Amino acid sequence: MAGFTIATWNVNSIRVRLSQVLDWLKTNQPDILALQETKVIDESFPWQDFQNIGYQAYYAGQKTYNGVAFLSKNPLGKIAADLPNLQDPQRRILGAIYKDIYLLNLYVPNGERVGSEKYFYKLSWLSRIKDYLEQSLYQYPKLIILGDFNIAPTNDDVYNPVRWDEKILCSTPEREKLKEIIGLGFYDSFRLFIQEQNSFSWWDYRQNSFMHNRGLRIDLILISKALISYCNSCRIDRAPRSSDRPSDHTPIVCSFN
DNA sequence: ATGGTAGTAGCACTA
Repeated sequence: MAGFTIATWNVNSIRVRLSQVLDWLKTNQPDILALQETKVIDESFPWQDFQNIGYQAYYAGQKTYNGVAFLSKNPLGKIAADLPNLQDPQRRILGAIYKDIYLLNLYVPNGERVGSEKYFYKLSWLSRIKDYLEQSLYQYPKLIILGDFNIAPTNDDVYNPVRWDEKILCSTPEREKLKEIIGLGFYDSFRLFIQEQNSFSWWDYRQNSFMHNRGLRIDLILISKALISYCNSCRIDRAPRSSDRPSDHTPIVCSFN
């Protein structure tokens, strides 16, 4: 298997962040970048701008909210914007095949607040994803799930665990759902390598959170066991979060032999 | 405990 690099980035509007994403691709040259929160209908996705710099675009969007995409140097196969057992009108999922690897780009529901209607939607959404993955692993033992999970896996992924205790993004039921998914046979690629303490992928726009590094690690690249021996690095690139008009998330980059 | 910022849309909603 020839080496490749894959990344994920919640851009919070592809229209606002277009030049930043183009610059980042030109500098970093990943083979594949998964985007979340593109916030455009498919007719408005700026695919031509990506094609101009050597990336094919695959996307599933809607008006105002959600929206996911893959940008890839090489053509991807078998694009799917929904799951057989989900049928969700919200555009939060994009599946694709790259080589012999199944890629699943996820924008997990935020959940708003523990106990809210959106919270229960988040939990049941995650259950359906888990059921689907359980089936898919037989067909595709090489599987990568990446995206905005809207869950900080452990307190090591939270700047202030006391303040976030049982709050949205950190509550026990959400973390249990994530654990169930990981328990199917996945690994949090970021934790396969030694990392600095207080490494985060999202910082709230308010209260100068980024300046104070008051963040959470909620963007993940999960890889199946069959890919472990190929994975040689995973890092968070904080640079885009320092740009003018940044997304509130920053990219995660994972490399394979 | 509350509200703070940003994007979309052009108000209130979502995050």
